[in-house]
Amino acid sequence: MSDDKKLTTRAEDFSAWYNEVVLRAELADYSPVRGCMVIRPSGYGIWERMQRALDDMFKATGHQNAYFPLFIPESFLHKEAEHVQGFAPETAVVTHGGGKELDEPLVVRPTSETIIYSMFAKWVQSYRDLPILINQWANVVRWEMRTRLFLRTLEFLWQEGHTAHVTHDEAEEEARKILGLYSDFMEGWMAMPVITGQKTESEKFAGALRTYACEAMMQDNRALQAGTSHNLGQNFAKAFNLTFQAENGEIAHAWNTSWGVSTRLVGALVMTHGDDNGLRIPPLLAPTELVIVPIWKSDDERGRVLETARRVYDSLRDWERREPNRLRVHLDDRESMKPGAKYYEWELRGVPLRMELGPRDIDKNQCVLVRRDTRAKATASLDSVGEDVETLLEAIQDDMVAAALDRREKNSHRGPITYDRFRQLMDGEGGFVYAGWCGDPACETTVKEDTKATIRVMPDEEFRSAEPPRTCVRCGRPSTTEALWAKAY
RNA sequence: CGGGGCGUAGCGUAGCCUGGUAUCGCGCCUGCUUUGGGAGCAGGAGGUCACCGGUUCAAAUCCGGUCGCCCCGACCA
Repeated sequence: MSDDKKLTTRAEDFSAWYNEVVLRAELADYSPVRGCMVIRPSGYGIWERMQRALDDMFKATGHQNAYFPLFIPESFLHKEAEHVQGFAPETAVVTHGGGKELDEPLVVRPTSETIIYSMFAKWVQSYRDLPILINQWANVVRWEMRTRLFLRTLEFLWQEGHTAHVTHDEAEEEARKILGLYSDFMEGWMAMPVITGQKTESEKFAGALRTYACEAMMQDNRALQAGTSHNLGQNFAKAFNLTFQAENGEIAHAWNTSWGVSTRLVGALVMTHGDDNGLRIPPLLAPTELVIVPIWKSDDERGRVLETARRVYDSLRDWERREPNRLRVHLDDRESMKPGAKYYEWELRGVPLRMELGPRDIDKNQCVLVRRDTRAKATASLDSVGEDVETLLEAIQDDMVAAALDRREKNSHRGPITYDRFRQLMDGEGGFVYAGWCGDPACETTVKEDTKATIRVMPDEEFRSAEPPRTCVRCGRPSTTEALWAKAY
């Protein structure tokens, strides 16, 4: 990079752009351990806001937080056949403790179904003990071959919900409810619209009956799985003797669900909203919503401007209209940097709204407000700037989701499509293709080999095409289901 | 694990082919002048050239090995 002030552009190299934004916006950094990353305060601040929003949603739907151990007896993983097949190859295993070899190796959890359902089995006797609705915020480890900041690291942070129910239908309702909750969060808070639907057999969670997922489109037109919700059926209940006595006296196995989103969402945020100047954080998730940049020339002016800036800062921070969640405002009073340099820095960091305040503004009792998403400038009276800030932040949040939706739809393809055209798309611009599928896993595999595209989901009704596809995009046989095809992360 | 690239100051780099005092930019420190879109000038600090071994009077440079990182594939939140 000849000009190391400028980012590589998305068009030049999307992958390089992504890495640069994450590093230079100080969201994360590489660690001394291969494949592991350090989440820095700017990145963790976003995750904390995500956590808070999601946690409130979980609590509002009756879930409680708990915490289960990091270590899982190796034998637990083997109790559910598909589960061990799916996860065993990518586990980290502890063989020694306190200088001695362990009798039974401990697996560092790649996910916690086994240990959690073993405990549920201990706690449940009667149908009256159900449902159990548990969530935990935790770290998990999966020994991936290839890693990328936030998108795939050996260790990552997530939440995993685990529930147990009396009936299949109740578990199904729970899995679906959470999928909807995730979708609402991603659209409402992250300004990232998603397609929801069911995964095919080949893509479903190891050990699940059915997997539902939220799929988002990144700016390089690839799909990112942003969250999953599984109906586990009775598979784990049977493996861990999670039984209860029903109302009629019979012993039955419980029905489970599990569901999770991870710090991958921070990466999704970058790839959904970032531009060639850096990050753009939707206001609801921004650790700082508004940054005030004072401008002065002489010492005399500096005193005057800073005094006003501090007054504005105090009044906005304590603004009662924003109780109980105070406006997250920062005053950048660093003296060694020119205003322009500060603008670039805050734009890189993605702060949604900037206030410029100089002598000329103060003379007119006004300030300049600049949106990060559009870089549009507007003046506002200092007497009522709170209202303007509030209005703009809401507009930014709304416009960001609208822009993301618009981008996704522009790069989505519906209607009859030949396999040649499909291959051409996947080879070039990419995007989401809604096309028919005969239901044969062989076609799925062939398409993947030919194009690297996979069925992301069999979309839910609201996302399906008005005219259902008639034939399988690969083989031409009658379509049994509409599928969303795309290259994925 | 296969293919490619790369390890030189906090970051980014030149030098390596053809061995001989460590290059430049950003950042950092001090001072002065600056501050409405990435400040200027002057002075200054900062390096076991990834590691180990070999060749040589002499190695960042040549040879052998090791480790690590990034990118592209096969696997995945």
